Amino acid sequence: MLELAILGLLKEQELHGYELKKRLSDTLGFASGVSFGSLYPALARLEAAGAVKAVEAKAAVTTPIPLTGSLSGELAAFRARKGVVRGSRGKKVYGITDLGDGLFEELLATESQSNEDDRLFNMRLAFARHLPPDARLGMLERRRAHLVERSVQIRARLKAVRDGYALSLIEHDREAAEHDLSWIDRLIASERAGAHASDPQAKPDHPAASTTTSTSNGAGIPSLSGLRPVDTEEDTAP
Amino acid sequence: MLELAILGLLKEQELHGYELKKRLSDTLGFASGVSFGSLYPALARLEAAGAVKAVEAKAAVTTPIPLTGSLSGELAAFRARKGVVRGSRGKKVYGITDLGDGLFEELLATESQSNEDDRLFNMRLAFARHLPPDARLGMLERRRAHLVERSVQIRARLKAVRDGYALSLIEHDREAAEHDLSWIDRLIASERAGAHASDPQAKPDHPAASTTTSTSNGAGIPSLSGLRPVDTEEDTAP
DNA sequence: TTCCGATGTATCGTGTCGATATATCGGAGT
DNA sequence: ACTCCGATATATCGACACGATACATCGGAA
Repeated sequence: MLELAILGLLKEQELHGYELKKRLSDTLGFASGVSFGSLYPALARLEAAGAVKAVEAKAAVTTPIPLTGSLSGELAAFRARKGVVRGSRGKKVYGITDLGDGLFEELLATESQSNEDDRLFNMRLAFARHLPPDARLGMLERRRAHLVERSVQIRARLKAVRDGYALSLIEHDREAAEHDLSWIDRLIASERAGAHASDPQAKPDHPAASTTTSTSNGAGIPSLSGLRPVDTEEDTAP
Repeated sequence: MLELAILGLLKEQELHGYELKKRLSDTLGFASGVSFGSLYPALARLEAAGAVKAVEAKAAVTTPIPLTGSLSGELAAFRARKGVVRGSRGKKVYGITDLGDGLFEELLATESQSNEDDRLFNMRLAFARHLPPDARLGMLERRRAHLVERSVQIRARLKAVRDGYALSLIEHDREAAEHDLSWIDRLIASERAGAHASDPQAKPDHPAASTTTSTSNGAGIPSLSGLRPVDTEEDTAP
C-alpha cells in the first residue's frame, strides 16, 4: 500500500527515506504517520522490483576521511568501506524509474475490490490528479457506494446495542459516515462541474469550487486551482 | 489489542470464536470487522496465558480433547482420525477465568501512552461501563487532549499543501477531528452531569447477564444534547 | 440423495508497527 | 577547542493484524 505513496512522491522529485517519511506524515492526510519499519522495507521491495533506484547523492562518497587519529572518524571510514555507496552523510536518495512509473499508474488505477480500505482511498485521492477525469469520477462513485453501504450497516447495528457507551460510539460512527458521504458528494459535484483539465501535466483551468455553500465549511472543495509545485525544489542540502 | 475486546465480551457470556467475531463486527463500532486471522491467534494467546479457557460445549463432549500442549503436529494427526470431538458441531466455547478478569481490568485501565490509537480508544470506550467514573473521565480527557493536538497538527499541514485533492483531503481530516472533538466534549459533559453512581439505567459493577430490558432507550448516555465544550485548561489559538 | 451455502476452527504469508541500534552532522555550552 | 546533545538518517527486530485459504460439519433445497 505504501508503494503507491512512495512512487507518487518520487514522481515529483527524488528523495531519501527520511524526507519521504516526513512528506508522508506531513503533506498527505494519513491518520498516523508511516513508520520506518514499513517505509524502509517498502523501499527495498520497490528497489528489488526495479521501480526505484538509488541515485547519486550530491556530495558523492568522495569525502576523504582524514585520518586525524579521531577514533570516530576511523570507525566511520572502516564502516564505509564495506557499505553501500551513499552520500556524504549516508543518505540514500531514490528516484523513480520508467518501470516504477508504470507501476504507479497501475496501482493508482487498480479497481480495489469492494474492500477499499479507507487509507487506500485517501492515498488514491491524494494522487488523483494523475488520473484521467473519468477514472477519477469512477473512483469517487465507487467510494460513495461503499460509504452508503457502510451507513446502512451502521444503522443496522444501532438497533442491536443496549449499552450507553457503545451506543454513543456507533451513533458517532454513523455521523462520521454521513459526513464522509456529504464530502464525497461535494467532490463528485466539483468533479462534474469543472471536471476536465488535469492530465498529469495539465494545469487546471479555473477554480470550480465556488458553488459549495451547503455546509458550514467554506473550503470543502479544493478549488482545483492547484498551484503546481513551483518548480523542482532544490534538493535538501546534501 | 483484540484481547481487551475478547475479554470484555466473554465477561458477559461464554462464546465461541465465530460468534465472537460476529459480535466484534456487529455490536462494537469497529471500522473493519476483525478477521479470523487475528481472532484465533488472540484467543490462543489468551488461553495460553490462562485468561480464558475452553468450556464444555452444550452438546456434551464425552471425550475431552487432550490438549496437553500438543502442537500442530499432534493436532493435525488428531484431527486426521476423523473423530475430533468438540461441541455438537466442533464448536469450542470459551469462558473467562478469574485471571482473565484481572487482565481485563488491567488492559482497560492502562494509561495508553500518548499514541492512543483510535481503535484502541473506541475499544476502551465500548467497555467504559466497567470503569469507575473517575477513570472514565480521565480517559475522556486524555482523549480530548490528544484530539486537540491532532487538530493543531492538521492545521499546520494545511499550509504546506498546494495540490487540490490533497488539500481537500486534509481539510476533511480537519473537520473530522473537530467533529470528534465536539463529540468527546459532549461525552465529558454528560459524564460530569449525570454519570456517577446514579446513572439512570444501570450501575454496572457487574455485567449481570440478566440486564435484559432497557434496550428501548439509549439509557447510558442519553442526553447528547448540544452542550458546549467543557472548560479544559488548554485551548489552542486559531 | 446430493449438493450447496452457512457455520466453524485453524494456519500461512505479507505488511505494518513500535522499539531499538547505529551513526553522522550542526550547533550550544563550556 | 572541546564535548555533549538533539536532529537527521538508515536499518532491523519481534509482535501481531489481516486477507486468503484449507478443512470440516451441519441444515436444508434440488
